[in-house]
Amino acid sequence: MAAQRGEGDGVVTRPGETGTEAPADVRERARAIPEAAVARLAVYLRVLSGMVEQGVTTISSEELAGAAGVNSAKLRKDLSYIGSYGTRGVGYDVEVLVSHIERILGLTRKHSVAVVGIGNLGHALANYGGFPSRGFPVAALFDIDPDLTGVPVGGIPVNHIDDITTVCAEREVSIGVIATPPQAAQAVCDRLVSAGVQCILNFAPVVLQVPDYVEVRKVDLAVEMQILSFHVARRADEAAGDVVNGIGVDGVVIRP
Amino acid sequence: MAAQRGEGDGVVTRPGETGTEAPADVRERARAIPEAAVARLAVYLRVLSGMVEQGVTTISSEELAGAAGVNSAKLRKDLSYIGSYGTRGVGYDVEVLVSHIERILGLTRKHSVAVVGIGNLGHALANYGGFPSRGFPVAALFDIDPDLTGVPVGGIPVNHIDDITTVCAEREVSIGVIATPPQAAQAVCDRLVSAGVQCILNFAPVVLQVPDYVEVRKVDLAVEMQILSFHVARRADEAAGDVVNGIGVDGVVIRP
DNA sequence: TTCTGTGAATGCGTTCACAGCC
DNA sequence: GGCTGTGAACGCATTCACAGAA
Repeated sequence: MAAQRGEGDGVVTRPGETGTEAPADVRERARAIPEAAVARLAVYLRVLSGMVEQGVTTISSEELAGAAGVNSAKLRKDLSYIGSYGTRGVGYDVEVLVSHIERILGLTRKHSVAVVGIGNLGHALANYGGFPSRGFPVAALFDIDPDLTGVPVGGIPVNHIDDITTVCAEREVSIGVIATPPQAAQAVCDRLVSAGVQCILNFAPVVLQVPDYVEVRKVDLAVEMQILSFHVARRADEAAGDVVNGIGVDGVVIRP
Repeated sequence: MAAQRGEGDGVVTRPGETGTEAPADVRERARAIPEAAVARLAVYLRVLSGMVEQGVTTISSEELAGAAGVNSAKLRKDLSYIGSYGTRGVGYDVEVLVSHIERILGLTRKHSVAVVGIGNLGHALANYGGFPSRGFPVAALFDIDPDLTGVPVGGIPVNHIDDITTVCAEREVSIGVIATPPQAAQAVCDRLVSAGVQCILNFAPVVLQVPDYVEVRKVDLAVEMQILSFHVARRADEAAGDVVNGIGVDGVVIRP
């Protein structure tokens, strides 16, 4: 399989296409895109951005799919949700695709981010270069520790969490990132919500209770580890159990 | 995610192979649990652990579902995948449930973890208390920076990435965590794989190419943010566009 | 009666396979 | 010939709804 060396972050070149609001047909489409496809579009976008930097101008569904780790039928289906921007017999124009995906993902607007909880993870997030360069400027940091208040992290001074509501409203934060200990997460979440934040990325291992109109995405390390653990166990069991179809041996199981 | 599930096969399970391994019926079940359910089981487990600490001994599907943020039918279905451990008319015994979920998730074994890339995120991971306490001892740390080599982080000395293969094999690492910059990720991944690591948690924004028998889970901050961005955009569009069903107004859109 | 456990029905996402255009 | 775009088929996951145990 062609090992496209996927470049990571990079400046997204956005041709023309200034801050227009979405026209009716885009609006229509966005409604219909499956959640799973949205996640993949973001991946395609990154791969494509890497292509732009390498000077690639055209790409086939097969190539792009390979680089993104999906099969080509799925890729074409995903792209078809956002419109028909390919050329039969040829492939897709990389820049065209980039700009359309960006538009669908709403990346033509800036989305200010607030990070709450400036521990190890919060530091990592505040310093994460991938955010600002991709249209997600970190506009505010919060922590409960008064000693941190005012100290700049990644160039932004830390505020006290008591000020979440006012500061977030002031700076028009649209995405809140919760990187606090679990005990604090729900309270922080409530404050974010009352500041008008409608999208939350939650790193705390808690199930947040929010109003219906708030979108929460969870990143749960323990859960990820446990899913992996499950697979380890399943494999060990399969190996220990009977050989079913064409299964390898000596610890390395082939074909689940 | 490359794992395909094999389909209907008359799997013959043999009793009593290696003594400490899961018994035949557990093995049988594990094979059949949908991936999505596995992720939720991990969540139920955490909620239940909290219950144990609070001294709760029995819980109904309704309560547990509420605490885990799912509906009760789904919860019961998920639990049914691992067996029938409830009491009709009463509910589930919390401790019984905990131990069965732990068994299914393979948490009765230790899974040694190696973290590669000791930047901000790597530090956060190395210090993350949730790992060791839940059966995921961090057994090794790696970085490319020679200045870091030998320096202990979270109590564990950092090794140079050139030693990944030997050290991981030595310490029987079963889960590798990649927290490097994107450019380094694939090379690191290859080394982990050649050290026998079959499960990888990848924080680098790259699509890793791995053999089929390796399980990769990806945590991609940029993708998460972009999914949220999509929702912000969709909402703004809905608000700007027509009122479709029973959608609220004045900036607060109801029903995602 | 209460609440679990589960077949059956439904919905969603993925894959297939080919029509349509270059 | 090559490659996209997409209806149709398929399989997996969720939800329904009720039978059955305490």
